[in-house]
Amino acid sequence: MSSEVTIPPVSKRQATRSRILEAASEIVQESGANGLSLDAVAAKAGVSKGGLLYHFPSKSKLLTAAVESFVLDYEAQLMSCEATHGESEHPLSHAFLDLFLQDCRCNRKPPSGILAALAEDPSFLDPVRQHERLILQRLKDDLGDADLASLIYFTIAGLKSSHLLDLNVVPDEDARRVAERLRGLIVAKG
Amino acid sequence: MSSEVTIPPVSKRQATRSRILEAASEIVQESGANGLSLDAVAAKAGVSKGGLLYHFPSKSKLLTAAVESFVLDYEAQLMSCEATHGESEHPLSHAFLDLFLQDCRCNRKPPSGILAALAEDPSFLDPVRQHERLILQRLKDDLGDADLASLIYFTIAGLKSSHLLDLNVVPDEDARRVAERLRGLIVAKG
DNA sequence: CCAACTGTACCGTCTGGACGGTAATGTCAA
DNA sequence: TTGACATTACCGTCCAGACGGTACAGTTGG
Repeated sequence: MSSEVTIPPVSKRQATRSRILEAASEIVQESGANGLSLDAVAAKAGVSKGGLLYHFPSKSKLLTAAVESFVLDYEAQLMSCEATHGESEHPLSHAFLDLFLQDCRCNRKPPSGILAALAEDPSFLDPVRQHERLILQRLKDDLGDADLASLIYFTIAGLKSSHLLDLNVVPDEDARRVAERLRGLIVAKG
Repeated sequence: MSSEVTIPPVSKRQATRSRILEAASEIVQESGANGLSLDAVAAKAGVSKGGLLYHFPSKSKLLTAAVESFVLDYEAQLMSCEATHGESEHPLSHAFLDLFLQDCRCNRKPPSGILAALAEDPSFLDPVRQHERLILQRLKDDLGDADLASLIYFTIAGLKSSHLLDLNVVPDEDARRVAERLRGLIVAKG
């Protein structure tokens, strides 16, 4: 039979690709974007350089894929969170906060591939720019209050950037308190 | 006699150094941190490579200086803004917002040297980490409301990160609206 | 005089990526 | 059933060029 029950429909190809992407992200976290050489990625991912280039035929392709997978993953998770708020008011805004809190709780690593892409060429971030603009617009629509949406969006953006740049300004617990306070603003709005 | 070595604040030395630092920042903005080679910086700053290495004997020193000058400049400007709020309540918090708005209005370029330092080695950002933690603590002390201080700090951090990463999520005008709304929260607190 | 450069030549290392293999797993016609 | 070929998923080596940095002799404004 050709149809399996395996929930993760991950082909070997996809498995290796995500292993490589994750390895790249770890290298950037540990050594900075300049430490992201193809050799380093290959070594960390446990493939040869040739194998790496088989999956990502150039460094640009690797970075493009990293950015794309970040945007796609985020969007999928946001949709998934939104689905749990089916009938309530402002489902997207709640989902937006849920997702942040979820990332906090399970100590999600920052999307360091973004930093590597930015270091290589700022235009790699175009999909992120587009996506972020859209997110803010959707939050505004969801809340019917552009100012509140902006406040929520940028506060979370601040918390995320602190994580991305590893600034460690506050412990995770404090970040969660801030996010919960934002939720209070949504609820108060009604 | 005249053993004072550090008195002249605007020596030719300092002028060239800041021209170099600014050139570096521009390169990072335009081409990403990977484009920041010593040759490129020298060319952009209008000095020879030898001249560049005369001022910054290694790339590390250049990046260290970029980070340091960012922290020092910010701190000086924040103090200057705070001085204008001498007798009012929560002078630091107002100054914090003033400074952000000021940067918005005069289209201040993002501190891209920070990105280059991060790309080279994340530990270069240690002075920034320390400084940011201190700023948040001072905001908390100034407001006597840790939650509000965190909200203000991270919202501004979000706006700044959007600028730093050149995400262009909102036009400057909207950023100003958000900041002014935060000021409303300070005033309401009394 | 000397700080503040310029200019040129050079060196060792690293890096992206091209390239030529290879082994395992299909696919399919006879 | 089998032999022939195709595709997938890699491996390991080599190389041209870029880069950080050194060295050093010369120049110029103050």
